Amino acid sequence: MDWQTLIESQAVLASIPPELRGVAEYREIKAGETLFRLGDRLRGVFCVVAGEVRLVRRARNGTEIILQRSRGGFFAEASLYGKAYHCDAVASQSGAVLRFPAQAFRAALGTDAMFRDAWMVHLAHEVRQLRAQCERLGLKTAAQRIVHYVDSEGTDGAVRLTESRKAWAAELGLTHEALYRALRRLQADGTLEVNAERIALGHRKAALRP
Amino acid sequence: MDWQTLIESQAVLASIPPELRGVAEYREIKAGETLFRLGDRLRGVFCVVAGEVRLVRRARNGTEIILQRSRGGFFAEASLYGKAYHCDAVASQSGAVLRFPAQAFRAALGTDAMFRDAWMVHLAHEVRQLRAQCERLGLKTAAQRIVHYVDSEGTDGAVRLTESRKAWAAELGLTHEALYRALRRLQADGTLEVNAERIALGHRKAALRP
DNA sequence: CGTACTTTTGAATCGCATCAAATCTGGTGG
DNA sequence: CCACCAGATTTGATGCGATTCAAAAGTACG
Repeated sequence: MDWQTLIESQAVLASIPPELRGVAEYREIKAGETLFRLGDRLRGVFCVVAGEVRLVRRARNGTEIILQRSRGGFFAEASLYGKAYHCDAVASQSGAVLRFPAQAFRAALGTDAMFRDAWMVHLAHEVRQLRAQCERLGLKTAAQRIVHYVDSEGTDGAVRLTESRKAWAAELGLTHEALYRALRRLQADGTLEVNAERIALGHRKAALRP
Repeated sequence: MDWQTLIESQAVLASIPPELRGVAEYREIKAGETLFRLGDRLRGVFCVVAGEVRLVRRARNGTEIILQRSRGGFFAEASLYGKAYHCDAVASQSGAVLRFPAQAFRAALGTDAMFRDAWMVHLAHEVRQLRAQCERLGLKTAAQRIVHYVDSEGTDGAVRLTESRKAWAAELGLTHEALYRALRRLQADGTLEVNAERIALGHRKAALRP
């Protein structure tokens, strides 16, 4: 399938002006593949067209923290200005990405008002989401973080998990064991309803920290 | 002192075009004063001219997490597009802020290329900083978070704290007791050199998690 | 069908939160 | 100038919750 056609189907990409599309590099990625590493020289802004890409950083002891999870849309936005990437980008599902050279991207931002607006909305959304994650990671207990996640990432008190629980645990700053146990407890006391990938708030909104 | 003159002295503000300055509202703030609260309808983008403002969110149990600390420069950037503020803004030191109505701000972004560039650089920096904080909060021990802070916020392996240790603890997602104790231990084993508000990495870079 | 990974449970340990309290600090008003 | 107060700093004791290590069962995929 022609990737130019593929792009048309993605809402986020509708705003990209033709002259920028012309210089984009299309690339298919397999699960587990690394797009760039911390310290690599910048090669532009990326955009997920299919699959999922994660920005991660690893501590020396091996535990990794997921900074961003992209399923469709831009990532590595900060790279427009810096000199080197400040985290790793790894495909967690097979798919495809587009790479836009920084110079052309900046030029397009200067020329196309629609594109610029879409870009700024995207950045604002990114900031907002990161703030929510900081707030969540500031919570002390697993139960609090889980409920906060459902509250802020979900709609109508429920989320559909698009990732494994192990990955979710990393996103919540927990070990997977702690997540499993907390989920079980929350389900037992009626705070949460857990059905496979669907997690919903129960009626009994337990006082998590009286 | 005329605030228009005051602005000139701030690097961040040099890029603001005259027509936007004209509609800015200058406001002095006392320490402890609240600028806006979570849920308030948006009243534009703010900029710290003097003093310090913090964006915080409070959990039901009272513990608060500091989402952003602004000492000179914009904050509440995400507010350009949303409908309501998603956190509280509290002055932690007396000072002054400027408020820019969202409409005029967006107009200026569309007109002035220099201003636009500066704004995007600012947003990119914000994203980068938030990612660093997420990564830090993902670390499990107090020692790791402290060292990470000095590494990523400091220059040349040292930071000058501009806030109380209690506030620093909140930023690190710790209780102040845990911070004090961890600092003491790190100083004892030579990992850190602590002198009042100056915190530097020592020569002995202890393996924090072997 | 085998292999790699996730999911799940168990037991022991460690670090942080919590509660308590004493000291120190800067700032206010008498 | 000093007494006083609110807040920050510091230390101690205790308990809880998450990490860690270990291992079994389930599951997806070539």
